[in-house]
Amino acid sequence: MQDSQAIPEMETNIGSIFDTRHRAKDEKRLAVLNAAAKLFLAHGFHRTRLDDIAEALGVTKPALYNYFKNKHEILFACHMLGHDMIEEEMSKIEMAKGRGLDRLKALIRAYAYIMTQKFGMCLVRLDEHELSPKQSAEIAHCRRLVNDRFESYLRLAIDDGSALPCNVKMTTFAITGSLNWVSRWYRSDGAMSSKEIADHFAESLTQSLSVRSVN
Amino acid sequence: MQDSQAIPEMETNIGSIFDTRHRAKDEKRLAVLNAAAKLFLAHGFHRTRLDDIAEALGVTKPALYNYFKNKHEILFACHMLGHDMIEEEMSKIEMAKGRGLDRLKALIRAYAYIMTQKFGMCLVRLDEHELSPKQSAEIAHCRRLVNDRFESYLRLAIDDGSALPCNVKMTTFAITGSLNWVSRWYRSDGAMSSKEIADHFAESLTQSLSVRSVN
Amino acid sequence: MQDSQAIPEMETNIGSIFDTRHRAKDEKRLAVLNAAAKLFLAHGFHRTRLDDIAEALGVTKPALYNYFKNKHEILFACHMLGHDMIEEEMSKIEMAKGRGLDRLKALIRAYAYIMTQKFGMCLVRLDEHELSPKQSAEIAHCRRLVNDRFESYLRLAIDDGSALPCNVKMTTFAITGSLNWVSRWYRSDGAMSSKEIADHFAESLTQSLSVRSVN
Amino acid sequence: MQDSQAIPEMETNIGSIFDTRHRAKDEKRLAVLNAAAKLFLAHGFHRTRLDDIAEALGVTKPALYNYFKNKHEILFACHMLGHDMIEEEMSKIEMAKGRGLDRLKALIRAYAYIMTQKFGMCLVRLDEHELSPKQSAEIAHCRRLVNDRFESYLRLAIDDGSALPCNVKMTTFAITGSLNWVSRWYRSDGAMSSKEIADHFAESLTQSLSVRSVN
DNA sequence: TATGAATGAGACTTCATTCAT
DNA sequence: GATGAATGAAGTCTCATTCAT
Repeated sequence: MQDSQAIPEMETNIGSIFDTRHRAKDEKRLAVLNAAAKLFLAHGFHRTRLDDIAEALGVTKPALYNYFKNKHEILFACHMLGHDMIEEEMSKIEMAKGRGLDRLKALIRAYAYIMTQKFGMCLVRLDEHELSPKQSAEIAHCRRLVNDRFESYLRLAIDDGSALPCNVKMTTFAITGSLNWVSRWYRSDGAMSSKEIADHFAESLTQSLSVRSVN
Repeated sequence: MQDSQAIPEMETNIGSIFDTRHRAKDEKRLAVLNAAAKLFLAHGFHRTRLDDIAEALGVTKPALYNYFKNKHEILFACHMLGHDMIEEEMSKIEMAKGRGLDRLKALIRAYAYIMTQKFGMCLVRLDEHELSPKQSAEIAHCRRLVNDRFESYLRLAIDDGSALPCNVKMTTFAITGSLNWVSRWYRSDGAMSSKEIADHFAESLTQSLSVRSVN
Repeated sequence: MQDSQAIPEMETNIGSIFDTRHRAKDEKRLAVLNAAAKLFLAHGFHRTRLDDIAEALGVTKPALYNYFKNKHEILFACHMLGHDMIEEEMSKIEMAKGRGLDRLKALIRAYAYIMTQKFGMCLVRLDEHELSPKQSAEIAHCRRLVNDRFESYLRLAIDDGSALPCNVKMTTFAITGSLNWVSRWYRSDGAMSSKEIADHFAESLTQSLSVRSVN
Repeated sequence: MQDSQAIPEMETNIGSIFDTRHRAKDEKRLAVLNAAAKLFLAHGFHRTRLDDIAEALGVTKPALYNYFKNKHEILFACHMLGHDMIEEEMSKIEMAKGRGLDRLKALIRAYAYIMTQKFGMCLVRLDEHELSPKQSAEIAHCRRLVNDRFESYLRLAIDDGSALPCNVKMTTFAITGSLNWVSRWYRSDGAMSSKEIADHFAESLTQSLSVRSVN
């Protein structure tokens, strides 16, 4: 997760991407998404006009159509970028072997971190109703995969004894709820950094799974 | 919480409310909100036209303007109804004395339950960007009050020894995250009823606060 | 003209007219027109809603329909009331015999005065395009009658030597222009009273007709 | 005034302005105003829909928003164009020195002429209540400037002996009333041309100022 | 590839008018 | 005669999208 900045932060030079005529199309696509995600998160999907996105990029509206079929595709791409981040982390964790609880902990850490990143936030905070049925279904599918991964690690942890038995579905919901909610309260200028938050949740949420009641 | 149906479910007879010309204005306002909330949750604020709401009520669009100044006021009222539910429960809990952890448990139970109810869901699932700055501020204020209540009960629990010390802010975020997330995955036809979910979270989320690590 | 208040000023008790159930219908009609004219002049025909008129009368909107078929009828009635005032004065003047110039002077005085009165102002200041073709035609007919009267008195004055020859049509336009314009600049709290203005114009506008160039 | 057609009459080719996609934006703005003014004068501001204006230009409604923020701005621009015409003439006259009465005469001539032109008519005939408070204030300011100019020339004329003493304010009102009224009765197919009307009023209205009573 | 201009479609809102009481 | 409630009919404005250059 430490290198989870697979998707680079382009804030500093979003505007300049379009300056040079000859740039990889993908690079420009990404610049659009960065600008769009930021605006979507700040003002919502509907209150963000294509003009706003274009302006943020120093381009005019129709130029965007060279990179995306329509506004909804941009929204979808934001979602997918968020999921790509998650999936990348998930496959890393999947490859690193270990006890169930350790893997769950790693997943929590990675996921929490992503929830502090623009595209991760998009997954939770943007209005899903704007996606087409097909897109919606794809996103739902992704979500389910992630949820399943949480569940399977938790089950694994219970099986290998690294966690105490519990209602897996509900516990997973509790954990993912806590994590998704990060995207709602995290502030980059807050008391804790992304990494600290991630570490904190990795610890605290797994600890409660491996403990015994006092009283 | 057992009687938290302060706001009655009118699904069964929404349509009929507007049948009779003379009827308590408040009753009709509520019928509008019930219809609106349901549609907002199902299709999002923007994809719900006033015509849709009117149609659901067996009325024409302009009739809605007898009850609300504009579409955004409807959205705001939905939010406020959700908050009213929370506040009502909070004041009940505040009056019933008890250990910190018990009060926190009661709050969790009540809040989780509300998250399975239409207007409670509105608080989490509807696009807040559609509110006016003033409305937005009011909602934010309400949210903060609730958050503060969670924190204060947790602090109380730690102080009176019913809970182990912890990072109060983060733990509160974890708890409220789990609870708010309920509004996203709850299905009325799911395996667990609202009440069961509420009870489950009341137990599991407080248990982890009063326990000692095994290993 | 001193008794030209044929149409009484009801400002002081407009609201009270509707208090008593049993009042002559005409009296109430007039109260509506008084309120309407005042509002029309203040905010224009379109920006005045029937609700505004009703409110000014302490009644509700549908009540107005007992007195007028629709909003345009109210406007038309305001116009007609203005014309009634003019016609009443015109017939008085017609009966009082005298030199052409004297009769013209009397007409100017009367007309100028009416232009400082609510219903007189309506003739000049309200948007005529809101009238139906039929109503419009009737108003135009009235206007023409008035214009003709001005012209005929002027012609008479030239014929009987009380005025010097001139382009009758243009001179009439000049005079009626000056007079109609009064309705645009007159302020009841201005330096000159209605009567003073009327007297002044009666003198000054006729004087210029009976004079000889100096140089 | 002889070249007061600073604002060209585009009637003949209004429709064609929008034929070619690329054309000076100002030119199109003006075409919009020409079409709008004509319709406003013919049917009133309210009865003229944006669709009507667009149709007159061979464009669709939203296209108009490329040139004006909203319908009221169009109205305001019509007013301003009228005032621009007046101001241009006023500054020409101001520069040409001469006796007070001569300057007044020139002003009358110019103003009367403008009152026969579309945008001049707008100043008198369109419903001023549709302007925003700010716009209204600006127009009022302009009007006052013009009125002041009339007054100052008249005062000058009295001072330099080219006119006889009189009540300046009232006389100015009389003159401007006569002139403004032109916009109400002038017909382009009438007996007198714009120029003839202007010349006539320039003579007749000033003559009466410099004469002595016969009787 | 990028743009200025134009458009189609739609949504909110307003309000005169009517209806049932 | 008066009212509360509802409606039909518009009209303005917005904006994603397309076209022509």
